[in-house]
Amino acid sequence: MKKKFSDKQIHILDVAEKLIARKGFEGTSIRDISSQANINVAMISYYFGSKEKMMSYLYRYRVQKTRESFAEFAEGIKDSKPEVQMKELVKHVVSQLFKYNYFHGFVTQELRHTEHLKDDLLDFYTTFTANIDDVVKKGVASGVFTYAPKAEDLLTIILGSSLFVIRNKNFYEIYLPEKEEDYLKNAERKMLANMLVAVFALLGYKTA
Amino acid sequence: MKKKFSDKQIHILDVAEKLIARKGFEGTSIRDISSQANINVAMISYYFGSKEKMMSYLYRYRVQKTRESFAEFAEGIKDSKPEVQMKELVKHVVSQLFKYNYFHGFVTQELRHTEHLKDDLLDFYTTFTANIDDVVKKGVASGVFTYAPKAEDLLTIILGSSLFVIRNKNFYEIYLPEKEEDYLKNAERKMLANMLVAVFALLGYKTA
Amino acid sequence: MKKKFSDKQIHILDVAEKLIARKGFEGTSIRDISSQANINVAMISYYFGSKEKMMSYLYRYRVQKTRESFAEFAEGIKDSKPEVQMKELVKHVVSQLFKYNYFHGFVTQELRHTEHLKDDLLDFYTTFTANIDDVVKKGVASGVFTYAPKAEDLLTIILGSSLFVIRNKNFYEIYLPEKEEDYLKNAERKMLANMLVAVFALLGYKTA
Amino acid sequence: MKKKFSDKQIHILDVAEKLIARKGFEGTSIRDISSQANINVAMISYYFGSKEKMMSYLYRYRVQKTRESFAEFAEGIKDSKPEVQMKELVKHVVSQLFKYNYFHGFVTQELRHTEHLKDDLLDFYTTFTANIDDVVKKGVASGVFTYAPKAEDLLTIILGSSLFVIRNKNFYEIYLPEKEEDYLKNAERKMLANMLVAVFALLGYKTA
DNA sequence: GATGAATGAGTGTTCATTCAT
DNA sequence: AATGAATGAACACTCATTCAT
Repeated sequence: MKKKFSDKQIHILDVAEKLIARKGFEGTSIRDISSQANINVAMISYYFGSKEKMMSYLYRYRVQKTRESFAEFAEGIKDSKPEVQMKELVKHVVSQLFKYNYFHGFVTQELRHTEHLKDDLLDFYTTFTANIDDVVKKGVASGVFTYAPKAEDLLTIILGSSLFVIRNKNFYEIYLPEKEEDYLKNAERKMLANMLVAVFALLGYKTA
Repeated sequence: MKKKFSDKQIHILDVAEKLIARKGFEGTSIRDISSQANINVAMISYYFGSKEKMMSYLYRYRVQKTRESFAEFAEGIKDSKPEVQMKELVKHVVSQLFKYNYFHGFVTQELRHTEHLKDDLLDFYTTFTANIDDVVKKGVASGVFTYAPKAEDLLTIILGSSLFVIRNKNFYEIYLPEKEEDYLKNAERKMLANMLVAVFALLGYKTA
Repeated sequence: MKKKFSDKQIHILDVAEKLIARKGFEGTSIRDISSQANINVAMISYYFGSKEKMMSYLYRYRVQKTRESFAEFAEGIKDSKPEVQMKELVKHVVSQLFKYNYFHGFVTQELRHTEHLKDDLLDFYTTFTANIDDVVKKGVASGVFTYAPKAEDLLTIILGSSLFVIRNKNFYEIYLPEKEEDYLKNAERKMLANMLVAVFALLGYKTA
Repeated sequence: MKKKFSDKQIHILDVAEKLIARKGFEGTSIRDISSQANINVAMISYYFGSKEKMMSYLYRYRVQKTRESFAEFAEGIKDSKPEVQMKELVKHVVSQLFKYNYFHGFVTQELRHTEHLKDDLLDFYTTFTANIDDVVKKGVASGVFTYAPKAEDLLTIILGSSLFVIRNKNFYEIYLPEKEEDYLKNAERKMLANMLVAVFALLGYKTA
């Protein structure tokens, strides 16, 4: 959290993130990263200690960014009505997932490289579910929501479904209107609609 | 479909499947596999031609098994009422996912090793969604379901959420009643409940 | 010399000879040989003991054949005049070299596989040079040859030049009239002419 | 021509050259080379990219050296009489062949590793034959030579015979005066005499 | 602070050979 | 007599990392 990265380090992390998300951690060599980032092979060990440690920093870096982004978002909707808040929340989460799909693609893998990062990530998840819970409770209290599903269940559906769609192009593109265009863009649209319907159905949202 | 495997080959595939699901394809060496399976390193190349080809056979083998299992299941419930069919279907899918989690864990990874297997898998998905569609339509026709969500949207939620839960132990176990016990068993129970509620909410199932 | 080979063994040797001459001893695997010869991989070890021993047998087999062929040839010209004998001899040697180029291609490599074959080969060479010597002496005695070059020097030139041409297509084809046709055929013609001129020049042959 | 090698690289090439000439390309493992050269196995790939590419560099390196050596030699005799030039030329070529016999031993093998080197080598051969042609023509013009054999035929005899002698110790040593001593040294002496006689016989040199 | 050279460990694969049948 | 299954050793090569500068 406190660790500040230099521009070069951030550049390396950016490059590494994309490559790792595409080819996997083991499938990405530090030579791939260093040549793509136009730096010396030794730099990664030099800057981060090792490839594994670089992975840790990468997690931390992106988790931190995600938290900041979410905090800012939460601030922006704090005065809205619960149903609006929920809608925006779903939209925000889905759009972030699709935007940083390469990152989230490997966050969900077993966190074996990241003993101490786990806390950071779980901390974030906790903040996240707490926030959802608040919105749900407010909605139920105000009568716009009928049911109060658990935040972790809602989150599981949103995150799981989005990641599934991101990763399973072969399957999901069959059901998209125009296959030739950018897959992720089309997929996100259909995905978001699905999620909104599902979440509001689970909340028993009274439209009228 | 035609290819028959010997017991030894199946043993190797089983071992490989578990390791690959845990550590990834690149992260799993053929020496890992061969020592775990108590066979000679050369056997993998000998039996399957190469590590990559072994991966192909692994896919085929498991997809075939999954298809057979599903066909049998579908036959067993063909005379039930739509709401029962749907409930059983969700239960079947979730239980299969958790049972063969190590397999499904890597099915969703980019299918780069499997040019011609893609067809097999998509073929299966198509059968699958067609089956769901039938149940939904019958339910709507008979009046027990209010809405007719797309089969692929339902499937996305079920598969995505389940895989997410399987993969994100660190996150999901926080919300489980007894953490120390077998994670997957507990997770599956909570997960299934969540899915049933979500699916039936989306269908607008009339309880009374 | 005494060892008799079965038809199958001879078939294997024939196949092996061609492959080894083309790709080298180390470059030719027993799998190459066995698949080309439509036999089981184990057959080579089974029949010959090992790949190396097969090589020995191969040498012996071809040397023996070559000796037989030469003996027959020598018999056929024994009543001719020295200059005719010499001409025929050069023609015979060159044609044999080009015919069995794949064999002679590796005979000239270091004979490390063939401890006891060496004797066979040297024995043959001795017979060979003795034969040449006879012709030379007869020619000098009868006055058609002026000089009496050593048989081993003549032989060195004939064998060395022929093998060089066989092996150095890239170089020699530059000087051939029609490059597109069968290289060896063209090369042999030019080669033979060169050898005849050279040998008779060394002998100081009096044309008139 | 442009590529400069470090001392270590040259050391590796020297070691590789000797081993390859003795045991063939396939028969020489990079472990052989690296242990002989007291370097790490990985160095060969590191320095040259691969074993095959090392082979290419080896060719280039030696061909370049040979060309330079020949250019220097040609300069040194440019003012001599044709018969002296020819004699020196034969001596130069034979001595070079015997000196770098391990190299020339594999140059004459099929150039399958060296697509673009072929040009270098052929270029050299062309220069070479052109030079021989000049000497022959001058000699014929000045009347010391009677015939004008083709340069490639002379070259074939010189190169072929020398390489044959280098490679066929078992055969040629029979005819050497003192067998126990250094074979190549003795062989070269006899060889050179043979070549000089042969070449001048072909040229119809008038001793006067 | 930064890097090119170098390394040992590890990769997937192919090899000639053995052995039970 | 013949062979399919299996194996240990060796193969070329890539890896992340270290170290002298």
